[in-house]
Amino acid sequence: MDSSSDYLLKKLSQKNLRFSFQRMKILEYLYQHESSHLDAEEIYEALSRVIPGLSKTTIYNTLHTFQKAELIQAVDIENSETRYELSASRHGHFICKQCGGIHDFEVDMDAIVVKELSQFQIEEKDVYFRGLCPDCIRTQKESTFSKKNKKKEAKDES
Amino acid sequence: MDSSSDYLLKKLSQKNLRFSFQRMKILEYLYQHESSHLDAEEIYEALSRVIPGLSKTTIYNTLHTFQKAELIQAVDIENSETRYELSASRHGHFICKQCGGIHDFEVDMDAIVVKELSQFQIEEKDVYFRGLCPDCIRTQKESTFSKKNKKKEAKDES
DNA sequence: TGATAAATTGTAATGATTACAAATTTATAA
DNA sequence: TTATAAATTTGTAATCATTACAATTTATCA
Repeated sequence: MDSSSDYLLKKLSQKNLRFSFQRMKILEYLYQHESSHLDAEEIYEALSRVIPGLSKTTIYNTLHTFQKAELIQAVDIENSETRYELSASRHGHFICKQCGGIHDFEVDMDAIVVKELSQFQIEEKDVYFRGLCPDCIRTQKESTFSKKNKKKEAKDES
Repeated sequence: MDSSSDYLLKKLSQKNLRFSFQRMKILEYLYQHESSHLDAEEIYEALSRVIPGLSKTTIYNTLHTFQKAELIQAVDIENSETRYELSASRHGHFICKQCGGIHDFEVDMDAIVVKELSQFQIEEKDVYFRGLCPDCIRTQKESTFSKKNKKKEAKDES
């Protein structure tokens, strides 16, 4: 709601983030579209009209920075790495942030009922948990931001 | 479990799918790795050693075919289009298969408890529902397979 | 004010996936 | 069995979001 400069500046400094014009504008835009789910492209399109010479890399960098600072959170909608399994009962998937391993678990999807969605036709329900698997809890080392690295060493058990 | 030729052939014909050597081998591989979450690359790596000249496009085509026939199901792990929202209480996301619109809804994440995961360190819980939003239920037309098309016309409300 | 660390920029690369057209294979009917 | 039409496979090129990286600019603080 409140997206005044003062407010945004405070938000940044609260998270020990440096000031920059681009940062301010991106944060402002996020607040101005609080109820949306923006992607880097949309933010870039909108702000490059206001900030000539704005680089898309800056958008990506800044979003990552904000995410690490927990100012924003990522919502994963589409996906580039689709994995397949034989059709079977729907179950939840636990993805280890460290090793990338995927572990199935049982969830009672029918128990997840949302009155809000009574007008919606629900065809699929997916539940994803993320965190550390037992193996990685033991050998908990560095945890890089890049997903690419994790994927390399990822092994799928379950 | 049973991945004999006869069994696989029956599976194909049950779904009105034509026979082909590649199809058989891919389906066989899926049955042989029933508890895994395979991606196209992994299947290609394994089978191209058995089927010289196998094309990766065939893997993609076949997996799509199997998915449409509901022989297999896709599990979306990583993602290429990340969307961001301000950090707030965690909520579920409904994604409309037709228009791509995203609608938030409240879920009591704490109510989703999985005893199976007692050894796991759960850091994030995500719930995704997919289907048709009220608007698209009304104007329900063709529904193409390609996600790309949908994205083009996607608009985010919520 | 100046030094230094951090942020921004632009370009090139990556990596999963898709588009497409030509060649091959399968199913079917004569 | 063979011809034929339709479906499948193949290979290459393109797409698209994202990342890597090095050079330039900017912010912060002594």
